[in-house]
Amino acid sequence: MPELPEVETVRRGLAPYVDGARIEAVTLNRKDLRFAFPKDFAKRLTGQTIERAGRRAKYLLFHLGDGGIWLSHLGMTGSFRFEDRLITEPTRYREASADRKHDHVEITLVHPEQGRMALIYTDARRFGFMDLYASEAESPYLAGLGPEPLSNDFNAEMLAARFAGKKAPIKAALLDQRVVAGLGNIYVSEALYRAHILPTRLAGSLVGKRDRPKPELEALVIEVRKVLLEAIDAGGSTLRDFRNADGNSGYFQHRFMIYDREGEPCLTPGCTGTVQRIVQSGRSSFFCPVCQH
DNA sequence: CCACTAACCTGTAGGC
DNA sequence: TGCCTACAGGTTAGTG
Repeated sequence: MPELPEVETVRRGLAPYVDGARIEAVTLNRKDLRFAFPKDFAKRLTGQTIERAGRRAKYLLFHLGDGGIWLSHLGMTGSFRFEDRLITEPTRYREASADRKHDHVEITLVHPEQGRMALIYTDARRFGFMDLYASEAESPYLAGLGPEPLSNDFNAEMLAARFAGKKAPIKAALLDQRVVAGLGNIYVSEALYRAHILPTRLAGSLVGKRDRPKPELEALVIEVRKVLLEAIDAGGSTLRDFRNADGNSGYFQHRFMIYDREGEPCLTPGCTGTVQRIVQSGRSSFFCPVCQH
């Protein structure tokens, strides 16, 4: 479930173990995920130090000792976990258990305080991908991204300028990573619900005279920020020990107010509505037809 | 440039 | 239990 809050939770879980760790060995169990791994991926990572686990939108960015960037996108089902073992015989481990069959990348890390551990990337659907760059500026994936929704660069004025005259539904506009980077299907539904805006509203309808944001667009910005911060907090509280956590690390089951609640009562106090589901640009949208306008 | 669809790939839930 | 369909948190390529 990796939208911005989940990726941030993964980053925070990884950081205590990978920041300052040396990459001792890298094993790829296949040549591609969504895309092929870059040439000499394992060789170029091996021997490097991870200085810091960072994040931009839904991308994990591991800053390397030589100034380079190891980029990882989790797609829909990607996750990292640690195991206290060497990866010298990964095949033997994979065969020992069926749930290892989607372990695609195995990395031995040596951390000055935490010692040696295996960092495993697993991804059933393989919509995730990894790449290596000499610098952030070099990544085409990062080049076109809009502002971070939790930064000051994301605000109602900027959205108004972008949305003026725009015919796309607000749902689609917020999913567009060039507009704002990090929102996904869940948190767009949640933010629109909280701001009482129907997902079918045209983006341009939230803009007033002289490209000024309408009050509901101001509310939307506030609710986007709030729902992301709450989700990050929930992830942080769920996250105990990333290294020793059983199962997948960093994902958490957050309580959603509207997402995936089709047919259930609206949770807005005093509202008598029932949650509806529609499909917009091929993806489910959830909303309350009574308190969203 | 814009908007929409199909595609990528595997797992799971629900109906019969 | 099996078989079938629909659907899943993301992004990109292709079409009109």
